[in-house]
Amino acid sequence: MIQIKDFKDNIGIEIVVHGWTANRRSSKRLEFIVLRDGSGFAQCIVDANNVDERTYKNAKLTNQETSVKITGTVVKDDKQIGGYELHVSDLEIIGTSNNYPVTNKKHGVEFLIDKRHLWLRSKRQWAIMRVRNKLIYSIHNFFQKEGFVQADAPVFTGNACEGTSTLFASEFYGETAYLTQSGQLYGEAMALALGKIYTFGPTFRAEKSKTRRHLSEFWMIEPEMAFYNNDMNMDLIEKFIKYVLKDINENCKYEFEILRRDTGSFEKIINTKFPRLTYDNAVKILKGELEINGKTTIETLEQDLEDVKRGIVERKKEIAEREKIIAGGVKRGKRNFLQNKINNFKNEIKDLEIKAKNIPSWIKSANEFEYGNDFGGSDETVITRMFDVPVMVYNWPHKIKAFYMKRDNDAPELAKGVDVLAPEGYGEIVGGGERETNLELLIEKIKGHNLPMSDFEWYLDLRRYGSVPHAGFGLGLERLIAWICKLSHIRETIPFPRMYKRLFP
RNA sequence: UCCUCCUUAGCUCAGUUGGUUAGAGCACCUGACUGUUAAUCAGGGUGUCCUAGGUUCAAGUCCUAGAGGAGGAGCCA
Repeated sequence: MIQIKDFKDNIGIEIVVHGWTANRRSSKRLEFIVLRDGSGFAQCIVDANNVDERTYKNAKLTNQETSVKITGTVVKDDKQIGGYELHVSDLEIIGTSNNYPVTNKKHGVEFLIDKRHLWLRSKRQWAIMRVRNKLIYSIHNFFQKEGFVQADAPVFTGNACEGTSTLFASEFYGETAYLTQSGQLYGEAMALALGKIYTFGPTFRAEKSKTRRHLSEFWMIEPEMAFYNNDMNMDLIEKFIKYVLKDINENCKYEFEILRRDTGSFEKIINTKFPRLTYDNAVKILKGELEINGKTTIETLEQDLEDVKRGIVERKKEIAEREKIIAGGVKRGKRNFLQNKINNFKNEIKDLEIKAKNIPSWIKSANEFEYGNDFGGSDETVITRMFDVPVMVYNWPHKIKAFYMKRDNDAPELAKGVDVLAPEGYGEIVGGGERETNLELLIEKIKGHNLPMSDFEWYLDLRRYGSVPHAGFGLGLERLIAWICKLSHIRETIPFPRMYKRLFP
């Protein structure tokens, strides 16, 4: 069976292809069917002069998402997306489709997410799922090449290690079990058995968050390396991000074209050393006390605000011009075209107005930031605004970090953690660090966090028997996809998102 | 848990200071057009205006409560 992706090897040959009609247009004796088969998209032409009556009639009967078996000759045509089209000689309908709900027009979020099982068929979602697939493959390739062993942590756990409020409880032979929110502790045990490991599995957080960057179920990659300190950890993170980005950039050109993702920034990220900021310096940058390329964050944001305001004025002008033309009276096609343009401008204005409202509050929040706190979402956006590449922030106040994070011997207030902040306002995509090896400090920390000591005895054994320096990090797959595809919401990065109050479909 | 906004046709949305019979585009059907890229052109009809209560001569529009949704805060990857 030939797939659309194989058309390039079958020019001039009559082949059979199975798929669905993504769209159909017609003129007097011609039917243009955009076929999708999962491997790609291709236009199929049914010419009434060249096919029997049954095939032409079938072609006219196809609607959006009718499944078909098409026989035809592959022809090169540079005008087509993908570069090839099919001249049909026979068309058979396999399954009909009437009133398909997810049309090629605009839909609202609620409707689309209710119809997620069908939404997945649309071109944009197809492209995202393919990027996701390539990214997963690339992640495995990287770690396997680096000598890591994939070793998975359990999904059911008895440890309530970071408070039960964010855990999903389940029943396990009469005991309460929780769905894992991190494989990290198990990762440490496995690293001490296998050297360098990575987990790759689903993670669950019962956070009642309704934001564009939260899922209740998401996939996390958690590498853990024996004999690594935090500097080595940061080197690995940087190498890792560059590797997958280069790979994706080379192998997903078609997908990025569909997503209209400008990949120009990837080249720079691949070839630039990521800035490594201590928490102290990150705070100074945030508060405008440290200049980057001769500018403070505050100056940069004020400039941004002016640009945004000017953008709004310009778009309002564009709208007014087009409304004047419509008021003067034009044909339907032209009017629709202009109206669509106007609607696009209106949406852009909406986004800009949100920005115009946000920027002053970002500046305020940045100014009022208190040393010792964790960065909020807007603070991360402000810091990353100053760079075109991912930024690493390390040496955090230990008080705001997890109990297992290694304290700095020279600066006891600090912990050797690292967060990687993605550019373009995508926030934290990686969190990690060196792990505490001092048994007494760990016990003290566990008590300090009011965690049940008995649940952690197995973990403390790792420090009792052949303890070594080790480090690792956690990467949220969906946040990485959202950034790479420049999506406005994380729900599009996973086939069936599980979010607060969203269990179906 | 808190704050802001939204809910009108299958879908996306208009609907003015409350005022006749609630509108448009798309989708769908018919017809026109030899190559279209969300094709275009002509025609065809559809509503518990989220629910309940209230104010009023009159409510899609105002008020109260509730349900559902979206964004954000907190928390986080």
